[in-house]
Amino acid sequence: MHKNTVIRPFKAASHRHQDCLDAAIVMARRLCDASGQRFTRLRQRVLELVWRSHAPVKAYDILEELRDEHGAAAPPTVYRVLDFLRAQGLVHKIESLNAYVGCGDPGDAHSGQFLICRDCARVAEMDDPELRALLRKKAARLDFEVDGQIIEINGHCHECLQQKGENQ
Amino acid sequence: MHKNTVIRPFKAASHRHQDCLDAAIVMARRLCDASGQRFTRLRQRVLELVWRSHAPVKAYDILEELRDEHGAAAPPTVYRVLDFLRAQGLVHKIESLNAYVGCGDPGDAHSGQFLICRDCARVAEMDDPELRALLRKKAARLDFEVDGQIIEINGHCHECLQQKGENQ
DNA sequence: CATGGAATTGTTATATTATAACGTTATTTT
DNA sequence: AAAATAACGTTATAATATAACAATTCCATG
Repeated sequence: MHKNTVIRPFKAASHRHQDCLDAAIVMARRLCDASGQRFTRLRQRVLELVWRSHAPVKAYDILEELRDEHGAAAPPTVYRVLDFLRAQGLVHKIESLNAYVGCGDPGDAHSGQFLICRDCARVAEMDDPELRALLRKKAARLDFEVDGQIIEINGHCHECLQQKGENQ
Repeated sequence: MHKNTVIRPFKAASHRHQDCLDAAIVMARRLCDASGQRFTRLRQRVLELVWRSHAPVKAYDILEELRDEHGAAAPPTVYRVLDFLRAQGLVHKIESLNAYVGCGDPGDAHSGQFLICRDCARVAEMDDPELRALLRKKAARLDFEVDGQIIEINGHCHECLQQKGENQ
């Protein structure tokens, strides 16, 4: 029996993404209410844009969208909201891509472990206690006290591997 | 008995850094010779600048140095050389800092695991097979095939922790 | 040692990512 | 309703990185 450590799985290409989006918004509203933060229209809209797909989204892509629908929007508009969402644990930054993904399990603060498909760009998120423990242990050998981790794994997701198999 | 997985330890503040630098250059020259690459004066100079300390170095800091001593130098000068050095495994990029560190064990291609001290900014590098294996295993649960990892651990190094202790 | 091809470096311009600083508007509290 | 605070708008600029092409250097070979 092990705890499921998958926070955000790879979804089938055909899944009903609207459900992902709705869930993210509902959860975000609930969390903000609970912590006395304001989940404004702008913040909601940016979160929706981050959740537009399961691939990381760039700040300037969000900006462009906002401009189309909203007129007034400049880089600080986007970065401020992204900072807010990250502080609430609703969004993570993928450092190696300078891009942002929605968190699959906000509420519990964490900095997860990301699997990034080189083919379809989609991202899955884990938060694995064993991994964290092992890291901590290895770091301790160097007398290093861990207080944060950035783990971004590149590779190929199941769906893309299958497709490649078929194309032979 | 386990293999030592520490590729680049935290050195005492007082170590003879010239030795680190010399070793890095000798090793780099040897590797380039072996693989038929040219270890030009520019490349050597950039590598020396990356190894100026055990903290990550920014591309534009390197650029500034080059300009001081050399006149002609523009961003592509630096980025091209950094790309070359990274391709040879002589330098790693710390993605979360947009900065570069010398590799403690070039020769064996790898993308290590970095410990980054929040206080002194110094970086240690490990390349731990257990960690890699565990990551691979966890990723496999999601049918994900790993082919690269970025692991950057933030925290506090021994020396800085000690200093803080003393200041109480 | 001349020369042609390849690798390296120079040069100019520009793209991409992110923040500073300050003013305005909206929201909450009193 | 006034004051305090939080959110957002606006302008400017900083920081990081690449594209595209020209000039130079290096090296193998004739």
